[in-house]
Amino acid sequence: MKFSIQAPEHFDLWSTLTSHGWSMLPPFTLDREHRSLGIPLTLSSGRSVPVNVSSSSNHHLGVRLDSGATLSAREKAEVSALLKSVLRADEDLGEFYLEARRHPRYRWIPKRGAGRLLRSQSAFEDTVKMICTTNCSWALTTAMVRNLCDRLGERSENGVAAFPAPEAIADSSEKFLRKEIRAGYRAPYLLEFARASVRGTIEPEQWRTSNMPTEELFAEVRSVKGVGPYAAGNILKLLGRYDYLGIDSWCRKKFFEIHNEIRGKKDRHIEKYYEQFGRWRGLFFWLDVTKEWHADGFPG
DNA sequence: GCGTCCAGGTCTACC
DNA sequence: GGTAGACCTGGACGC
Repeated sequence: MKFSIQAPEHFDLWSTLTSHGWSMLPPFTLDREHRSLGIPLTLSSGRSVPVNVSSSSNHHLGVRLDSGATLSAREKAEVSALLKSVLRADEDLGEFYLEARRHPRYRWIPKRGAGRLLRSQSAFEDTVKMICTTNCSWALTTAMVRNLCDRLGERSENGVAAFPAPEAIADSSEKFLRKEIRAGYRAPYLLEFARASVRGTIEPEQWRTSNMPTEELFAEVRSVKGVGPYAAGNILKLLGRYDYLGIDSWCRKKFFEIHNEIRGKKDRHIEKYYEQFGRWRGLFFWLDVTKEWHADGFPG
C-alpha cells in the first residue's frame, strides 16, 4: 500500500533524517541509497505497522507499507499523524528561520531546510534512548538500544522489532537490563523510569503537549534518575523546546573548533554566546556544531 | 592475550 | 554552589 502526506514549505526529509544520530538507532532503519527511513509504527489499536517514508515531489512525502498489508482510513490518518510527529513536519519553524536569516552565518539553515530534529514515536522512547547515550561510546548506545528492541520489543508485521513499551521494560529486572541489555549502571535508572511511567507517577507523553513553562518542564525531565543537564537539554529539543544547549564533550570540542577558540573554557562561555538567539538557542547551537553533516554528509 | 589507562554524563557525599 | 569519587563499558596502548 502506498500513499503520500503533505510536508510544510522548506521541509527537507534527508536533513531531518540526518539531523542527529537517532536514524541510526533501532527501530529506525536508514536507507542511505534511497534516502528513506523505515520505522515500525505502533498504532493505538496495538497493531505494529512497518512503514517506509521517502521524499516525493511538491512538498509531499511518499509512504509505503513494507508488509504489503493495508490500512483502514482511520489507521491511515493515524500513520500520517505519527509520521509528521516523528519527522517534525507538524512543527512551525517560521520564526526560527526568520531569526536565522538575520545572521549571515546561519542563512544556510533555511536554505537547507535544516532544523527539524528527528524524534521517536514516543517521548518515553526518546528519554530511554537519551539515557543510553550518556557516559559511553556511540557503539555502546547502539548496542543497548538494539538489545532493548530485540529482547523486549513487539514484532511488527514484517518481523521488525519495535521499541519496547514501558510495560515490557518495567516487567524486566535490573539484572536483565544490566547484563543482557548491557545497560550497566544505567539499569536501575531505566527500570525506575519505566515503572514510574507505567504507574503514571511520571507522564512523558504529556511533555510533548504540555503548556508548562520550559524551566518547569526541564526540572521535571531532570527529575528522572540518569537524566542530567546534557540529557534533559536534548530531550527538551525533541519536545520542541530549544532553551537549553544540552552540551556534551563532542559538542564542547566542536564549539571551540568552529569558533577558533582555545579549549578549556567553562560551559557558561558557550551558553553566553548563544543567549542572543533567545528561545531558539539550543537549535542554533546544535546546527552550528553539526553544520558539516549537511554539507559533507552524515557520519556513520 | 592480558593488564592498565582513559573517556564518556550523572549521582551522591562532602566541603 | 562547587568538587571528588564511583558507576560501567569499550577502545587504545604497552608488555
